[in-house]
Amino acid sequence: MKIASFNVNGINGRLSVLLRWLEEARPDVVCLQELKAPDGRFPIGAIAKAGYGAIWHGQKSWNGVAILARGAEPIETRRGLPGDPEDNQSRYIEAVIDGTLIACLYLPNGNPAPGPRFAYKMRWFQRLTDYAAELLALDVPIILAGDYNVMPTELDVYKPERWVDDALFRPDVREAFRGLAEQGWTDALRTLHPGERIYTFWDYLRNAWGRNAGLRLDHFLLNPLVAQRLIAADVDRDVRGWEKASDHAPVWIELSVSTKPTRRRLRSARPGPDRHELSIIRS
DNA sequence: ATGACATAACTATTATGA
Repeated sequence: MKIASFNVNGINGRLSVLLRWLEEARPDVVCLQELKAPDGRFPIGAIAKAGYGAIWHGQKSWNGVAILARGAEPIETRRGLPGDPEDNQSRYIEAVIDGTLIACLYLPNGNPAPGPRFAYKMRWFQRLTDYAAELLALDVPIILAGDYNVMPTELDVYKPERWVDDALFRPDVREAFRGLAEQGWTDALRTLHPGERIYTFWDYLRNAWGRNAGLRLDHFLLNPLVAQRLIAADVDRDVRGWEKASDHAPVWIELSVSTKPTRRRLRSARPGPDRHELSIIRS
């Protein structure tokens, strides 16, 4: 099972790139960020024609997230991160696909820092951390995938000293990512490629792609049930060099075939009635 | 420090991104 995450930077402006990549990479599940389109402008026709079912949470001009499933309809379990009813930015959507809970997230950028935008980023991070702790208590496979807008370590930045005051790399932001991961989540790319420079984003400016001046911003966090099935993980770097490319490249993980969860496991994993709709994975 | 690119939107200029 291959699961990918791709910040498309405008799903309509980037549709040809997305469709070409879907055909070449054939991921089973795709988490998309930065749709930059309201719900009514999501290109469901073209995506369905490519063989994917989809759920999405759009927004005019900015943000927007979606989950695609090849030959299947994702079963939506949540849209919007809990913890702030005032937050109306489309940055979180969640579904169950083939028994696995998939969270697709787009963490706020936070620049300039300090300031209100940075405060929003840190609040969002805390809400994600609180909610992730709840998810970890569930005994089902869980993947938190998306654009975290954080480079976790110096290995994830082409020139760390240039970024220390930036909202993507400040020590407090790195600390927030570390705190989340240390709940018990496995950083898939880093675990399979320790010590390696890995980038998932290259700025359009200053020939960043040509100079390989990249950042690793897109991450997969896996709960233990998924981590034990992790076979491969990588970045489809070539896509960044295509015509009309997003500034992010797709990232993906490959999992070994899931053994069907037992009835016993599902029974103990079932959440409270109004807390989550995970009971739908009983089938 | 600035600007260089690119997106979507009240198509001309602005807000946003990272």
